[in-house]
Amino acid sequence: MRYRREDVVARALEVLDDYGLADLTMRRLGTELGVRPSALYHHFANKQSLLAAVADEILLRGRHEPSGTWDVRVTSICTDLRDSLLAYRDGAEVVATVWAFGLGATQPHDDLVKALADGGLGDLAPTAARTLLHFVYGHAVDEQTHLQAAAAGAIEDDVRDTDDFVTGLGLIAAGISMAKAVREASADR
Amino acid sequence: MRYRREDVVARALEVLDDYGLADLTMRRLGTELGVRPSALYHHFANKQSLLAAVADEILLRGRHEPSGTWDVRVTSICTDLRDSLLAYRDGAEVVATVWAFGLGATQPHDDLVKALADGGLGDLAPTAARTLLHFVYGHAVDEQTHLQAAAAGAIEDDVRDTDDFVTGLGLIAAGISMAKAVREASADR
DNA sequence: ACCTTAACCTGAACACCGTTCACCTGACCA
DNA sequence: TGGTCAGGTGAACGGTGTTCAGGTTAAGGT
Repeated sequence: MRYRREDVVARALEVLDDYGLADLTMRRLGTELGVRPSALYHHFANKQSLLAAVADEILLRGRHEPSGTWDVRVTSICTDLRDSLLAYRDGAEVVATVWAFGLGATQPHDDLVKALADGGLGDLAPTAARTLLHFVYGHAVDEQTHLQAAAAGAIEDDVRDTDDFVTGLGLIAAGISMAKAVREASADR
Repeated sequence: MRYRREDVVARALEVLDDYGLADLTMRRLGTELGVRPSALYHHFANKQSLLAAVADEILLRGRHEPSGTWDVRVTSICTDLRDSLLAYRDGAEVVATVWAFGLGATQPHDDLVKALADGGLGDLAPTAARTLLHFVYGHAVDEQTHLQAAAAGAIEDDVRDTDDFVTGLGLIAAGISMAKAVREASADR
């Protein structure tokens, strides 16, 4: 059996979802494909590149084209992103890491900056976009970690409100619209 | 030479600051102490426990007792935390990871929840605290990653505003005071 | 002063990990 | 028919965290 790059990515995503990031090793993935680990280096320069491709695939599969007014777009980009991250085991950690290292996963950031710029946030848009991203990534990693810890029986079920994410997101969104108001008030001095 | 737990932590912190998290291995730390790696397992059950102790030490060294009105307390907890994280190489990643896995580094969270509760945020305090933490950790990890990438010559200097952190923090703080206002308005219905 | 106890450490191994490199194989195309 | 090249092999290299039976040393009570 011979594989193409995308076949390897798809298989890696399955291994990730079934066994978790710690078990997504080059050897394990090779075995899963019936291939020696060294064969994978024909498709990817190193493991980081593989993970970057996996992260992009996760985002691609859950992507919805943003639409609507800028503020509902910002909200839906964030909630869709969260859904994408939680759709696969350790998805949040993979995407957050790839993004942090600047190896990919730029789509959500680009979408957010665009929506915020359309909203008239001006040069505040990049900062606001990163603030939102840090929240979404942090919250999703947190939730996924606790979810797995609970599944492993390490800790008792978390009684945290299920709409904790929405509440936190609302907090930041409120701050953003306030900043927008201040910006516009100082514009017509 | 024989060591106590705290000696090992102190040495680990030096290795971390000098060579980075990737080079903070049990073997490396053992060599630095003139001891076999297996000796370290007399002081710590595993590497994660070691890192948890290191994280707590980082926070302890940079800690300022919070004081003042609740809102300036919230701000100073966050900026002090950021300073602590950036005071050691890879400090942000270490502390954020330890916190995410629930192995320690709970001090900032506890301080924030207390300050927010004093501010009358009620049952919104835990959510607000985590939102702030996600931002601080995310921002610090981000900054530290780019800092090292720039130092290694991988990318050009980042022209991002130095007060990007303050701006982002202000965004969330504004959202929190707005939520507080809404809460109090609905209280006297 | 002796002896026990517990803390600390050694040495060697185990089972993994990512990565490299010279070489082989089979399909496709000129 | 022969060349090219994407894809894969096999073996190795240097590293990782961790375990464990046993040795050593400092401290403290009798």
